[in-house]
Amino acid sequence: MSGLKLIQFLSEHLHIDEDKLCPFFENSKIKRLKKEDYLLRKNEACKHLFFVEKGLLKQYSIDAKGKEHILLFASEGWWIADRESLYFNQKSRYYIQAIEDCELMVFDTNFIETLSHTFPSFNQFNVNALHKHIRHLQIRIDMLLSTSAKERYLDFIENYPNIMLRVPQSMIASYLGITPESLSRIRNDLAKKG
Amino acid sequence: MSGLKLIQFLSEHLHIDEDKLCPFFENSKIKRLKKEDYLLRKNEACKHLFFVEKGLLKQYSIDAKGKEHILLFASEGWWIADRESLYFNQKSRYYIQAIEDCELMVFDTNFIETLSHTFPSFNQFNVNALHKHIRHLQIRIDMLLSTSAKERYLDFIENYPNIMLRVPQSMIASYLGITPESLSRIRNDLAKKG
DNA sequence: GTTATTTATTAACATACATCAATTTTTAAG
DNA sequence: CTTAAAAATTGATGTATGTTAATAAATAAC
Repeated sequence: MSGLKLIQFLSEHLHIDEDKLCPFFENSKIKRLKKEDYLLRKNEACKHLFFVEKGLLKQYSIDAKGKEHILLFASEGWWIADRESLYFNQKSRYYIQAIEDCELMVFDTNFIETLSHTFPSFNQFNVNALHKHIRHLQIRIDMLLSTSAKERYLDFIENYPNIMLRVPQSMIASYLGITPESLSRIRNDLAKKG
Repeated sequence: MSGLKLIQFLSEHLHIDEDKLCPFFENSKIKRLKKEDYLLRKNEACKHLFFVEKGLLKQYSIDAKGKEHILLFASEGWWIADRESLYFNQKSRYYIQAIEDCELMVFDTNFIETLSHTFPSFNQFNVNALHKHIRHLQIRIDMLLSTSAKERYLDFIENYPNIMLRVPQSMIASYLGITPESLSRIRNDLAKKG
């Protein structure tokens, strides 16, 4: 066995033996990042699709006042790229940066097509993953429109308990769309009132 | 020619003659909705994918206080469905309702696969559409995290001038995540200060 | 272990937006 | 055209969250 999470992940989801998948990844490149290294910066072109084998990254924008807004955390088992840049040949609006030391599998744009050729179920799997991503983004928009910061925080704890433990509170505040000070008050509040 | 926007739309994007596409849609059903009719209600299962030939719809949630939050407007040339419900067999979290009288083309879940079989480029087209949707949702999240209501309103005017003219102000407020009163004040403000 | 640096907390105050209620304007119905 | 209903505006007031700044706690560096 290869020891790659990606192969395990694909094997599981596509119901294909790891042995049959391995040859496809023999020449795949692994990119290693140190904590705080950038995978992508604003205005750069995103040339690859990455699979997170190890570590944790954040995708974020920086607004006119220099404030950081986290759109996404990506940990083991997640795909990450700026798809806008990757598939529409545009400069990225976002930064992608390592929060921990990372190991990423690196793929070209055509990777999905190539793999779909050999394993037709991979195409459907990929489409499915896109639908899941859309669902996730929709729910997030709905929460931003309809709930208070406190509710969003409670939701975050419930859905991403592992990320909670791995990132500083200020980043969670950024993800929730509030300041670190506000999050601190919310936590204080919850600690008192239960 | 069929007169269907969908065929024109696909012909254009897939570079396939309308004549070759027509046979595929001869038996397609058209669903007509009157203004304020529901296409889908919360907790129902979404069984179809719809293409908007005519009219305008909104996809929205209702929060604990009974307040409506619009996630999406869909007008001519847009696809609409609750994909969470359609592809993951779950009850919908959202309502989809006609804002104007509508004509919708109705498709089963397998429509995309079927069409991809005959026109392989359709699969790539569909994947591309999903990427565009993801881009759109990401940008909206970024705006909700990083900009004021006034900025979001100005952005909306710029990007959806036609929808501006077709829906009451209160729905735009809902889409922007603010109350109608706040939007009214923002407009008043902009009228004064330029 | 001590010091320096980063991160989180707390307080005082400011602001954007919400709420409630009254009024005006617009649209629809008879 | 007149009246009724819906939508938009405006004012007074409330609240959640932001800002600035100081302090405390946690983490990293030496």
